[in-house]
Amino acid sequence: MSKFLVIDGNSLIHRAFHAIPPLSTSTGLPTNAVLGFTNMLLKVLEAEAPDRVAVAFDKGLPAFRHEAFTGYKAHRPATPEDLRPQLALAKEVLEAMRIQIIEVEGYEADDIIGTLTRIAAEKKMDTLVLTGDQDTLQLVDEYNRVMLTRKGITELDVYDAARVVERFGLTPARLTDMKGLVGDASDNIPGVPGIGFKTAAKLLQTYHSLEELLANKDQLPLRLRQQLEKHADQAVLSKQLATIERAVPGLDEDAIREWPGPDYEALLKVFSKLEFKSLARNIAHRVPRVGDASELQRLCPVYQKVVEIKELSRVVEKIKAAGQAHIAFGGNRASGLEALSVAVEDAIFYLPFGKLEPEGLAIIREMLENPDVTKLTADGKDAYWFCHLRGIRLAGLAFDTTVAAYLIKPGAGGLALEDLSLEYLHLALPEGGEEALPARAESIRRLLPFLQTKLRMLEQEELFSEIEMPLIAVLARMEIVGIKVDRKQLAAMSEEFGQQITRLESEIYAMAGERFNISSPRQLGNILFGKLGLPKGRKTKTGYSTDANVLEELAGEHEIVAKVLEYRQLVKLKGTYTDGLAALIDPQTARLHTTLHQTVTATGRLSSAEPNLQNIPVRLEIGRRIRKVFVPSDPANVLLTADYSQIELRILAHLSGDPALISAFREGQDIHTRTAAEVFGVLMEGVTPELRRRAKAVNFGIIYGISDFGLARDLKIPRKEAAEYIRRYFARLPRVREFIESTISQARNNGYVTTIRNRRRNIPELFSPNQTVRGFGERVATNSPIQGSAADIIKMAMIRIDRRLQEGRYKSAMILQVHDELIFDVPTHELCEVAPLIKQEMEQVVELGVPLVVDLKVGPNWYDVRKIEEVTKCLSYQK
DNA sequence: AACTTCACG
DNA sequence: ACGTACGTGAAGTTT
Repeated sequence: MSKFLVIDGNSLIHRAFHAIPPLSTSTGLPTNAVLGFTNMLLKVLEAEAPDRVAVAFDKGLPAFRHEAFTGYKAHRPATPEDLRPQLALAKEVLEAMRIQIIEVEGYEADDIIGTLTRIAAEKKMDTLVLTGDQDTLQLVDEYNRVMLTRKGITELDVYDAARVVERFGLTPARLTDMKGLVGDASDNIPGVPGIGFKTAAKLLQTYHSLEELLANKDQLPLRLRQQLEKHADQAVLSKQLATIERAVPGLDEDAIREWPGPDYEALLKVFSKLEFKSLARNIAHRVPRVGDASELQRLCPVYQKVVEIKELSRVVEKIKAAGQAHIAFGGNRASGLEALSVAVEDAIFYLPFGKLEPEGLAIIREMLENPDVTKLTADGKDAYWFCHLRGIRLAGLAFDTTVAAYLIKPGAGGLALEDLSLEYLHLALPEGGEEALPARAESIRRLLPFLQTKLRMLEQEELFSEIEMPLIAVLARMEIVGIKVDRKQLAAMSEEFGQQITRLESEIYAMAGERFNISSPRQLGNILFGKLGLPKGRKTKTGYSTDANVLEELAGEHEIVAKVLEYRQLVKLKGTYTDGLAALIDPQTARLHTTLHQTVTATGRLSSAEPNLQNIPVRLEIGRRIRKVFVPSDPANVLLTADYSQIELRILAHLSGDPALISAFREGQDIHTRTAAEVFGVLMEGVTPELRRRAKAVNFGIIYGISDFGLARDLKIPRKEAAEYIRRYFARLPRVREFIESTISQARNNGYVTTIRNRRRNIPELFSPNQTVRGFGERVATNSPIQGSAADIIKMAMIRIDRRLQEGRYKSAMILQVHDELIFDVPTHELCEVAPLIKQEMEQVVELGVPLVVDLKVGPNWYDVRKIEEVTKCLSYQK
């Protein structure tokens, strides 16, 4: 038995547009409606498995309705600007799905649907209509059911005749009579004034149809009768307007064709274009693959599996002769390198380690450690780890697809080789099996020219090969060295926090008069704002906010509030830090080995995960104590920290060329005090701590892309006052304002901003029709060159310091980066050499219009670090 | 998976 | 009239 699915394309895409928050591709093409449309289409196709499918669209003006009544749909707002281009995109998706699109000049989608369902019913075919338009329910009958979208697009209601009766008290066929009486404001259908849903339903239950009702209007109460008499023509016309046409010309059973299923290759291209990454991934395995003979044969017929030592030697010779190889590394961070696949010249080799050990390993090792053999990789940092776990020190990393793709489009994700193959090659990778690794090697080879050309076009070759590529091995070594933690002390702190939490819990329950989950914002809100009647503050999407800002306001209202704040703080410390860190101590090395992500952030910063060691508490004393557990790897060592002083404001001084900022830094003044003096019109000596605090907030605000609203909220002052601070700041530092304005205007012209080393961030938000989104784009344009240039600088310093520590054969190790700070594990006897080395490299790494200043601190753990003043003499530190 | 909260620069 | 400081990652709750 055939099953026919017919979809109202216009209705569905409008629904999707309003249900899905604005989305766009990196080039600014809006895609939210197509995404919602596609998701829903795929969901219904899977759930209903129809064998015939069609999608109807409106085309031209619905002529016969306009002729009948010129006001029809007159009040409809024009299609939003962001939606219009998406109709064509949805049609592209449908074409790739090989689903037929049906449009008839002068008819709306629902008329086409009405006609098709009539034809299908004549063939006794089961039909399902998918739409967001309730009026379509009039088409429901014994063969035809209608699925309506409900709240957004995530849920569907399926209506058969019984369900319609249950919901409206009328059979489907009578719904048009209802509309004739009630009208529809949204379509500008008038109906009969004074008759609403309730009255109409009652009347139609007795008289069945509008015509019958009009014929018997004498039996009605006077007022009703008068209304009907007066508006009878209008009611008949309204019914006519609401009635879906079921005989659109030119449609016949040929329109109800069998669906051949998607053209996955075409679909993948469309999804890549729209940057629908997870949809692309989901269908990827259905597309012809790199590993398939048909695809690989063109460049490289087959890969050769290498199991003999002799053969292996020949392969390695070939690699050395070529001087470079595309290498896919197989393995994981637990057991290390397991296999290699190498694409060299025209050939691809597969080298499984199991068959080649141990002599084979030695041969491969020599090649991998040889820096003159250039390695072209994907995820080179993982490769470094895999090799390390086999005792191999990988060298010669020269091109990495992940890093290259990141520079081209930072912060967007989708950098896995699978994603890049889809995006740039329109090819999917096989998911498992032996051919997976050779396919990866081949994919790297094919991607390389694309990525290289892009880097050249963006003038990022230097950033790539002088900063990001050398950084890979530096980061890998930092991760591998790891950081020692005092496990016992960590456990003791956890225990201490646990006891405090238990105590606070019972105190809070006692004050609340009941037990509840304090960690649930919803339950907490119910207690505070409901039971205890405290004043409600900001709203969130799901209820009233209970964040620290709100609670601090309420602290005077009820003693429970302070307890909750303290509870939150301790739960955070215990959960995320003491217990969270303990769980991630490597049993092999007894250290923490964070992952330093090089290709995550939109600005060029690193990020740290599992564990995140870039957010260890420091601002409040109780949390800061956590730093005591971070200790040197050896009792004979110390921890050394080196942080850039005010690096972002120095970069602002450099980029803007503002004389006040520049002189402040050249003269070594306290920058917040200087800003306070400028903004508040006092002498530096007259700046009180409070004024300095405010000026500091202004300085931060400038870097973040200031707004009076944000500054007012941060300082808890009236917005007017914040606006005045900003006005005075720009009056005294006019070049800063000029810098911000010219940066934003360049960003509008180019669509992107850049850093001092030509790192780039695209800002499609600047072109949004939405003012809020555009404002965000402007702040991003202001902040990214500053934050990103700081990232450039510390990355360059890391490379240089790593090089010097290697060349000098120091035992000292760089173990962490926290955006403007580097942390080292240093043997005490090296301190006097290494500390000045680090300071000098960091301060001299670039020449800006202002000096860079680095502060050094040393100590027996990360908490007890003390400033070294006389670093060159190295006097001040005694253990 | 989304949301809220909170730790850092 | 609305809603906004920039960049991250982790934990816990709720859906």
